[in-house]
Amino acid sequence: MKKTIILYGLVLAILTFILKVFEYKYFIREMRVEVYIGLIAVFFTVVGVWIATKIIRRKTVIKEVEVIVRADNFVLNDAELDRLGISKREHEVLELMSQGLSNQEIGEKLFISLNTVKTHSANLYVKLDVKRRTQAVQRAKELQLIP
Amino acid sequence: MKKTIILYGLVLAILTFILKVFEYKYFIREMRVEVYIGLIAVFFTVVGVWIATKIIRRKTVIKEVEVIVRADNFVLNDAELDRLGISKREHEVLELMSQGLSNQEIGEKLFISLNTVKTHSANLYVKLDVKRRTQAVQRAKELQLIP
DNA sequence: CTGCAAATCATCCTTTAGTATGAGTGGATA
DNA sequence: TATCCACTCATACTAAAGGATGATTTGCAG
Repeated sequence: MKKTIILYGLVLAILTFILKVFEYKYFIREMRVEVYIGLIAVFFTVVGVWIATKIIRRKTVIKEVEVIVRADNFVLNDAELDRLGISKREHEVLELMSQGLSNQEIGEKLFISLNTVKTHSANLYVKLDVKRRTQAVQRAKELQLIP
Repeated sequence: MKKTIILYGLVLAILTFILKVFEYKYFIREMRVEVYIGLIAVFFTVVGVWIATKIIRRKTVIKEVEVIVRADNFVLNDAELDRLGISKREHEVLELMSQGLSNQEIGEKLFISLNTVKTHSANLYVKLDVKRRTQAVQRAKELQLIP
């Protein structure tokens, strides 16, 4: 904002200077004051439009950000988690699953064996009523169980 | 739009007239040209901003709608699809993949063999630079390749 | 204290996914 | 016409996922 104001002042000063130079060199004899004023008017109208677009665009951008934030901000659906009887550990597995990790990798992250991860995921599939991990991730996202 | 232009011209004319009157009456002796220009500049900047807000408000509303729509409806990122060299068929496979279908089911939907689906998916993994289908789905969503 | 759910792990087995490679076909294009 | 590319399919193999079942431990509520 300060930048814009300073820039505006600067442009104004430069333009004044240029006009003064032109005034003394060519225009004073041929051009009438009306034309003079007209040129300045048009120019600064354009400047005004430009400033306005700048300001408005920022507002628009902010609105976009709000939408994006609203889409990104995740609120866990505890009720649904409870209703389906999904345990803490199962939920952790579900989350890592949604991040594209293999069962092996999930096991390593949670310091449990591959078999345990399989058990958890198998239980998850029953509770989520799905057949595959891709479906589980889909469903979990729908139910707001994971971001 | 025509209204605005006519109005603008009118305002310009009136202001010029007013300035002329003031020029002859008071300012010519006391005020310097810089101040004169400055006043005109500021005034027409304001006019410019005003015009811009009038014109742009409609556009801004449209933009908001677009943003909201983008959050709900899906707009495919053709550019990215092209950049990664993902073909039509591969994209179809990717989409069905994201719906949690198995390769077998995808094959049945697209009337192609399991092997062909595997080929397409293998190519997708290379192009998306991932190792598993869950990651592929994730990445594809990030890149707006699928809803 | 007892029972129960959660968490852990294993074993065995089946299915699905993924990798590698080769090859045939048809359409578009230089 | 020759070439390139997308699409198709196959075979053979490895890796990962999924299903079924049983067992042990542990913390916590009744």
